[in-house]
Amino acid sequence: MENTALQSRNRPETGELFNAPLRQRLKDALLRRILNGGYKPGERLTELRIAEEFGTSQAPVREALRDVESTGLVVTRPRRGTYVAEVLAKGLREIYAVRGALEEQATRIATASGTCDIALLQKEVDAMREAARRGDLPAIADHSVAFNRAVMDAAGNQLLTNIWLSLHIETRTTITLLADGLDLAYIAESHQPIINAIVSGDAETAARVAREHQEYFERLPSPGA
Amino acid sequence: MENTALQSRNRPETGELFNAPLRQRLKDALLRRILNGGYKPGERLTELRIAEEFGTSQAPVREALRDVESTGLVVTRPRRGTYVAEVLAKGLREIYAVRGALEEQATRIATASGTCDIALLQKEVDAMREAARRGDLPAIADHSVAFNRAVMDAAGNQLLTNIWLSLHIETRTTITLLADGLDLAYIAESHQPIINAIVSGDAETAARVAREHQEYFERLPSPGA
DNA sequence: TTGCCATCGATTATCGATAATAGATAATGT
DNA sequence: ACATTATCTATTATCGATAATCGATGGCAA
Repeated sequence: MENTALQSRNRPETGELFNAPLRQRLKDALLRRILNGGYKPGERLTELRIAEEFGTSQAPVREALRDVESTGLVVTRPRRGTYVAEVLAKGLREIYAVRGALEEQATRIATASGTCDIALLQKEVDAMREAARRGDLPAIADHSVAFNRAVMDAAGNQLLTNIWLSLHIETRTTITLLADGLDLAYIAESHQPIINAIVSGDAETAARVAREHQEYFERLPSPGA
Repeated sequence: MENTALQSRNRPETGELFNAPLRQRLKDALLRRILNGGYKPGERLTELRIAEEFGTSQAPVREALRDVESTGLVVTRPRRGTYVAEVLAKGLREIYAVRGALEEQATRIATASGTCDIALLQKEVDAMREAARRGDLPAIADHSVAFNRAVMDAAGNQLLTNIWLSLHIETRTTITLLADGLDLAYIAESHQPIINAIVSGDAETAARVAREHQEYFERLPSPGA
């Protein structure tokens, strides 16, 4: 009946295991439902109901909800329950602001330490340009993530990377929500100045450019509002 | 025998409930043990053993460990177990880098939107100066946290605040301040330029000052090293 | 001896059930 | 009728037990 089965994502992406822990697959499934409207803003998410729906027990659902909570897309009041955030658009904008802060810092550190793989970054940007020409949104998203991931890795701060990763919901679904107002060519092109700044070795400039790049998404028209 | 009972913290601080969920008290207890050396770096944290030790069941311990994991002070490999981070010092420095990023962004947003309660900020700094004169470390820590909390709130980004809070600033601040060789007066005084920058309305300058202030702590010798 | 596979032990991941709690509802006294 | 308290209900928070999994260990064949 439901096609919401706890399949792992189709594209293994970063070498992800396809038999990930149940709670991770649940987290993905829940995020997907929230972001494409299966769960409406303000809707209550009852643990046992969800558990039954997915054919699991309550425990993994609890843990999954807690993970989702860390993205701010649901809010939990102790002993009261978990609800989908009233204003998804606000939540998404908040996510972009946080990502901006993290990527700015990562770019600063990576530039200062000179550990960036410039060739890799350039390869990703080129791939984005090509994807933009084809109008291939998922591909752009993938390469954009790869680009930023490379910068995060170069910064060498595991915590920074992990928090950043935990916010990366758009690789799964968000993109489709924002798809309307997106200028694909611009998105691809806007990564180039970041590379240039990193190459120049000016950490402060690089950091600023990285953040300003992120702010583009913060200003997008809100879909779920 | 053990004084590790799951008591809530003595000072209610931000109006915290004293009968918080078990997993939160467990998280605090675990963090405390890690940070003051009760658990050594690399030590394995077996869920059932901890559960028995605290007289609870496995479930709350799992959830608490997952929370602690988000600070990077423990690492979990699926189905392999949870271990205290090998290099706590590195973990602490990473936390400061992330805090710097978050507080920088918060300061930028708060300054631009002009929503800061300047009087409150000034009050906290004054309190810090007074505490510095008395050599009262915990008091300085408290007011420093309150200062930054006020800025985070003024930024109005709930996600930003939550992630910042999840790093357990208060615990860590106290720990760091316990380290030797700290110039209390300087710490108190170093907050003043942030206020001045915020008042000036120059968001970029304010953000930069806030980050640079944070970097002071990044360079400190860490206690668990 | 060396390499491979089956088995074992320890621990996590998950389950099904119970206890506890907040809010809603009904009952009671005034 | 109103306010106050007791009860009821839905749901979370926690528990104790089971299943699944990883790495280690030991046997066996080449």
